[in-house]
Amino acid sequence: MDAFFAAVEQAAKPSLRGKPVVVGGLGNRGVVATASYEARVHGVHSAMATAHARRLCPNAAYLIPRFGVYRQISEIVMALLAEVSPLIEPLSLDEAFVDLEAGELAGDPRAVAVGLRSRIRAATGLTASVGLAGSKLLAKIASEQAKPDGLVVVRPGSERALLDPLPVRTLWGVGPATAEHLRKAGILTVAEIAQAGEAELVRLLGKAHGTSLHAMAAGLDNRPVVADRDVKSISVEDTFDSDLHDRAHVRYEIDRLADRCVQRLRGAGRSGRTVVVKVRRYDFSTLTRSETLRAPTDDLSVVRETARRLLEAVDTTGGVRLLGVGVAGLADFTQEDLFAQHAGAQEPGEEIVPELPAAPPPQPEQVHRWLPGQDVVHEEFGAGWVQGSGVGRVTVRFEVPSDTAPGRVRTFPVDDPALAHAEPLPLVPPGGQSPPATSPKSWSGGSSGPGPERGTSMS
DNA sequence: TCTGGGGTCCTAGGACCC
DNA sequence: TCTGGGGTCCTAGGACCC
Repeated sequence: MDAFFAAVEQAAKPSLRGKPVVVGGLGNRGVVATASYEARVHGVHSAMATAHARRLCPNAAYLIPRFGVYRQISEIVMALLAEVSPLIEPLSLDEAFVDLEAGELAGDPRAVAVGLRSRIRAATGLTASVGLAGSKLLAKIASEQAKPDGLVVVRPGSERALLDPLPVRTLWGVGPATAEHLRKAGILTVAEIAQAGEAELVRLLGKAHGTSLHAMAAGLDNRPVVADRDVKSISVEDTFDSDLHDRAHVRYEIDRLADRCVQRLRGAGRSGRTVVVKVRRYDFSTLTRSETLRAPTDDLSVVRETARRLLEAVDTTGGVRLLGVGVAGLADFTQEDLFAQHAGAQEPGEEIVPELPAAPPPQPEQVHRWLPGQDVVHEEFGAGWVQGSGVGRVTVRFEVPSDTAPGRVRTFPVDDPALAHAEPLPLVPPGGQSPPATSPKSWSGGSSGPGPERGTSMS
């Protein structure tokens, strides 16, 4: 999917279509998750500090991510992929490998890709790009070259010609550190990796990385598409708006993270043996401490106590920027053996951890937190979204996905009882299918098809 | 410009075992 | 006194991806 999060927001919020949109963390330490193409023109890109993006593109709309909506659309898209072949491997919410050989190939592959792109467009109103090639490596590179809203086919035999001139960073697995290693050895392009020879690459980068990189540079990649990859760990982490200095506050936050982690663990019906605590200090130095229990657990008190014990071994003087709690070594079943769990968690002679957290009260929380991008509903004006808030006021734009023109803006007191948070509206009404798009964003409001009327899309 | 959150995979050393 | 050779598990850190 092209600029997925930002594209979803533009589809959901008519006033943002054709305008710069940045989705990401909005706090003082937030980073950009996705920038729309209109924002990229100004130099805004993923992983950039949002504060930096605001300087580059002050007129963009800055919105928090709405993962629930992205997940819904992702499911629709993945289902369309599954119609083409039973063998699909999602990489993230907005990207997947599809093994066409595993399906019944109706017609030529290009026609399959063309059909897929138009069905995705019809079902979601969003554009997708497709790379079609004989390996994962080349399909991925092709799909990037196809963006936005395109299709690139790599014909058999043309692989080397495509790869050779590309910078090493194009290859999957070559990040800043590896690129720097290679640069120091005078290797800048994929062709130069291939020429360097396997022995030299292994010497530079280690066995696994060197071997696979050499093969990829030669266009050799026989990795299979793997469906239903097993989850191997579950973790949660928080970066704080300002560093934590109070040790009791740090303990309190670790408890909360352990709770959230166990919630997700249990939600997934899993249990795990290894508890991991992550600490990022004021200077960005990051360390992890882990402990492997005798048996897998999904017990809150066991995870909590293990996490607390691990935290005790970490020096936090100077301040804590981030804390995380994770569980790895996941088991396929939920372990019920409480005796084994507690035996594993409390070795004799171990420091006794207090049963209850010495919890300092968290920062006084606002009654209402209106964040830009959130869905709201007003008793009189209907559905809309938060444009911004401050000094006791919140500004809302009243518009819904099916609108073809920007909606009206109104401002309310933050505690206005007529204003409430709301469920997101679907981009395309349930059961409805937009007419085939003739121009970008013209998917709604057509007279053919079950036209998405304002009333029905809200029901 | 000062750096998110959720993951995966690899390396390396030490413990431990046969 | 003169140092085996694996294999597996655990821990910590780092690179990378979206």
